Amino acid sequence: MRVSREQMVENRARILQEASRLFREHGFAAVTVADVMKAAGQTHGGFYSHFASKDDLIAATVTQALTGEGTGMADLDTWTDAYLSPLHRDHPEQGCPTASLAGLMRQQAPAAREAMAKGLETQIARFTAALADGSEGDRRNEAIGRWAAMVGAVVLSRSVDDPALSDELLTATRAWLARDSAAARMPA
Amino acid sequence: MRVSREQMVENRARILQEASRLFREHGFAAVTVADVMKAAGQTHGGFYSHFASKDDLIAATVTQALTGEGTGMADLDTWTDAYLSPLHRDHPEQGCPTASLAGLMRQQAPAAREAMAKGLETQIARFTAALADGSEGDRRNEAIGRWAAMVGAVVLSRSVDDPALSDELLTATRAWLARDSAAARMPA
DNA sequence: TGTACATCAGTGAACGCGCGTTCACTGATGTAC
DNA sequence: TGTACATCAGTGAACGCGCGTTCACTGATGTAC
Repeated sequence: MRVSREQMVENRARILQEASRLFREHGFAAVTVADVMKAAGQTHGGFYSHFASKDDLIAATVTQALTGEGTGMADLDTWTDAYLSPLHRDHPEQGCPTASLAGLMRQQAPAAREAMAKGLETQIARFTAALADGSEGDRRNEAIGRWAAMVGAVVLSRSVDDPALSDELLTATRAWLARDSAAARMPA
Repeated sequence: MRVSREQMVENRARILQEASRLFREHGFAAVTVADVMKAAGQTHGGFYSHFASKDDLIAATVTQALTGEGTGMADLDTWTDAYLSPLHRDHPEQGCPTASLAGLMRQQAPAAREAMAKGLETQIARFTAALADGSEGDRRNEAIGRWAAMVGAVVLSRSVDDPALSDELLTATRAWLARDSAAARMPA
């Protein structure tokens, strides 16, 4: 039966929220429209009152997940350590959408890939702003390089079952990034 | 009809080769058993003479693609530049399997994930050996950190449609890695 | 404010399609004599 | 070396299942008077 306008807005938000969680955990292909709707407390038929298609939902989810409220990288080193932690690796459903979804974007529709580009641009800008020293260009390069290393390390650490190797990928990347920061902070 | 033993070995190799190419290009989910067999010049029913299931094929493909002949990283800087080139980004089907498949491994069966772990271990060992300076531990950390950055940069550059941003992800990571090498080569 | 009606968000059964897998069959290969 | 038979890699139709999407229906919401 029909629901109030406020209820509908709430329902749509709930669908997006559950989709974001499920997609980050299982990827786009393994999550069905019915899975998302069930998690959002509805039946699958109602999905098409909110989105034109599953692809449309994917694009909307990527937009929301990557362009939403800031991650708050108050202290860069603390944030880096948290990002490269086993806790983050083990909980993709609550973690950085870039780490869980970037590797899946190649086979997605254009709208979702555009949303990914916008989200990445936002993240790079934030990261660049959080860096202290160097010219604008150098800081942006460093932001991109560090971001690539962090995303890559989490992706790789999640791609293997071997716990020792998985842990090492995180700690080694953390150590390597820290050494690099220390060197960068030394006067030339 | 039955074929000779040599022919069968050849056919199996062909299936693996085409699967490797198709999986790197489109991912595991988007490639069907029929697609692979067609590319290998056979009909889909014969697939099960060679592999127990699609999952079995995926595991075999990952093993072969990541543990096969060395990539030959004669000169580290040259290899890094080639890895982070638009040519590599634009041809995943001929490129590094880690860059195209790592992001898809989370949802794969244990056998495939084990193959991924072995492949990664091999690559890290090779990379570590190619590094010149520092203690064994430092070199291994650096190999992992650099490898994570390279894989991450290629994954991110392939995840967006925006050509300028995609190019920048590669060049910035290249520049950042080069700056770091230069600094590392300076006497302490 | 109250009443009559139109709207449309949500329900749940059904549809159509594509996929992984199975199976009866074929005929060249491999083997036993 | 030659012959008779068993094997089994490959063929192509078929099966079963799950998925995205559609649709007739329901009944509370929103609106016109």
